[in-house]
Amino acid sequence: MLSKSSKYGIRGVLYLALNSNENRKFSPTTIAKYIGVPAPFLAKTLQLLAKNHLVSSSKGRHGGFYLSDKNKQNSLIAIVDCIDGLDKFESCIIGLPVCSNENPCPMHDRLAPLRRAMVEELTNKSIEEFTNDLRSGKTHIFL
Amino acid sequence: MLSKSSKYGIRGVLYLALNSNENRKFSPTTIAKYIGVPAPFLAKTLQLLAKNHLVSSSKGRHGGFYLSDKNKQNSLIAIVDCIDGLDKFESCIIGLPVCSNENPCPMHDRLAPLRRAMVEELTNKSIEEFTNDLRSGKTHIFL
DNA sequence: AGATAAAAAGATATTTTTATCTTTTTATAT
DNA sequence: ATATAAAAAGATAAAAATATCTTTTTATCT
Repeated sequence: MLSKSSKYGIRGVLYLALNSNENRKFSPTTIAKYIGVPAPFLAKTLQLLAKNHLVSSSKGRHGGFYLSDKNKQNSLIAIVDCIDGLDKFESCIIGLPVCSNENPCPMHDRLAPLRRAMVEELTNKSIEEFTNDLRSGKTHIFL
Repeated sequence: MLSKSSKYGIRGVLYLALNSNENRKFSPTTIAKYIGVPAPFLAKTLQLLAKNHLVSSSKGRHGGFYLSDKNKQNSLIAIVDCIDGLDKFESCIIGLPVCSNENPCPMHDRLAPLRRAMVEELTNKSIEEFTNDLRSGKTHIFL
């Protein structure tokens, strides 16, 4: 449904949302250890997110990845969009080049609204907001 | 969201549901031409579906693929399950090994119901029923 | 200034998915 | 019986996703 890259990315971002700030940064190796994903692959993904200003990073000694307050206001859909793109949620479920409300495939009317709803759920809540449930122990991101 | 194999498979099955019966069979090449997918890849997929009794086939002269009346009573979820499996609809959206109503990831409560609904939409309607809308021109599966 | 520790960038390897091609088996028409 | 036309099975190839390793750049501490 999501690529591994997106899954790892989201988990990494949520980890940073919980634990990092401008003066508490983390290396991919450390993050990877906590969330249980391959470190160099996570590093690549974080680099991509950093290039697109969805996570922050600084080089050199005492550098690392972190989420600025501004980063924390983004939605998770921005992460998915950056890594996978949103095509899988928006293009025809059976791959027809033409599939719309006017000219639907057999599943369009039933599935398109559900996929739109999924995107909305990932859009309408900021990363910050997701951390509230994590802090209160209502949800988790660990193994 | 679905693999190409599943997309091609569903399109092929719907083509057969519309056009085939025990004495009107089709070669993968013919089907592929109509629905615009790579023929040898579609052939592999139809073979897999045939092995699992989701489509019918007969070898030899005047052989080919077709849908028996019984095949037409199946749901599309059976096709997806056979080709991709249902893991992508059932396992944690961010890949956590533990993610359930009791111990949910941050997105679980919002996304799991939508994914369940998607599976239901593909479960509650037979292939046959999907062809009605196709015949009446309400929906389409062509390019 | 030099040493160090970190991200960034680049190169390589592996696995999975997608795609194609070839050979074998099988049913049927002649 | 033989030729033929089809699926089935197997082998191979190409592309994409996943994973790892190496080198370069950069900031900061001493």
